[in-house]
Amino acid sequence: MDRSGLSPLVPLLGPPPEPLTPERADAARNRARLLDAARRILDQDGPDALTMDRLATESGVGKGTIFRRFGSRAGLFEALLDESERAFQLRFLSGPPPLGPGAPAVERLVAFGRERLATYSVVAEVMRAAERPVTERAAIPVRRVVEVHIALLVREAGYPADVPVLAFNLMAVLDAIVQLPGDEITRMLPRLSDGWEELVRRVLRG
Amino acid sequence: MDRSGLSPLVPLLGPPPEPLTPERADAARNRARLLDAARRILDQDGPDALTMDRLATESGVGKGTIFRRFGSRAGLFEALLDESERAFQLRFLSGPPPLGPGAPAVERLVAFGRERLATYSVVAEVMRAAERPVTERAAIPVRRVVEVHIALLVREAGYPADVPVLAFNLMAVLDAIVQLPGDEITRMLPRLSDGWEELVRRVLRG
DNA sequence: CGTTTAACCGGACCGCGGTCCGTTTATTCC
DNA sequence: GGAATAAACGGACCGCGGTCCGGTTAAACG
Repeated sequence: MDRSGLSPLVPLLGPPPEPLTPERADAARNRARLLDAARRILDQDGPDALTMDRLATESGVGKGTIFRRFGSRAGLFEALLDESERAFQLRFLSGPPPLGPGAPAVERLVAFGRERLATYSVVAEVMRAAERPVTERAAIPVRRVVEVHIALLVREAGYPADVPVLAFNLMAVLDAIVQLPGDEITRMLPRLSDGWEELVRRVLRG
Repeated sequence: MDRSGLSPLVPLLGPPPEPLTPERADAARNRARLLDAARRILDQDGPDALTMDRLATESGVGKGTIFRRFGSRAGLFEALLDESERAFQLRFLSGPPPLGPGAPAVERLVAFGRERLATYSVVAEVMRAAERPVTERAAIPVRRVVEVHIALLVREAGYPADVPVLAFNLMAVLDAIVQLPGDEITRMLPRLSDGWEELVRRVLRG
């Protein structure tokens, strides 16, 4: 939850909307400092070492400011993931097929899942750290976008039953990979990707 | 994680094994006190109000003792769920069909999912409170049991591709319901149940 | 019984995420 | 430039889950 005005992940396409009153210079500077310091700690010592107190100390920014900016520890991690998420959204919303428009719905769905699993497997550690209390998950903007996109493809593929429910269930399948321990993720990734394709084709075949 | 010797959920059938050295009388008494007090707080004020300090105070048992017994807050909630979990295991492992043995694999799987969704929807609040860090989830005994059972049925149904992966994915689908906000759960339960059946039949039909 | 021993007990203590509110400062308007 | 104002700031503070260790007590044995 970035309260500064650069709302993350929501706009679906293009750069985020400019805030009505532009961000103050010191605020922008501190945001940059925070993200830099966060990435440095993350690279050096991993997510567990990234405590809010340490981040405050090493970034030279007060603790209260961090929470004003990102709302929570989870919000900070989401901001860290924001850049790559936004790029991914662009690819499946307007990039070349089979991920983007132009390919048959089932093919797009297969490609989407494969890409997403691969992405998740790389950033799983950070995603785990970004985890919010389960109840809040549904409200995370990026998840809404993904769910809507899946639902669209499922409908386009002619699924005759409850489309939103299937989309919800397929999301759950794609999310599950992050709960694997770090070393198993790479090992299982090919099998999970094939399993996804098998699942999608079976569920959506006439 | 109950370290007392009454290991939960593992034995699959029948009562848990007796510990080599039986539990001391005071330990047993305190365990009962703790579970009683926990249930009372839970009923009165909900999971958020069940803090370890309050539980220590109201049960008259020291805080250190609570953690010796249950290992963590999540472990306490698992112990609270243990009784009904054990009953559920009995039903699908040796109860009457279609949940228990005797019915075709697909029918058993459909019944299993419906039952599990219904159960989850009732105890979702407690389950959320029992949530462990995602990485640890795979290690929870009850989850292993469920995964093995699903894998068994999937194989018996003649699924020709990667059976463990499909079992993993189906588990994720059944788990997803707990992330719905409390009021939506009851509303969505019928649709999710039908969605489960649809999914299973499509994936496992010849 | 009395002694021994090992398990049990409990509350002081720790580091964490998150909040609060008095202070500082960038920006705007005369 | 100087005054006014709203935003940004930051560190003291809180309650939480979890740990630690010296004191206590139940059980086993002669």
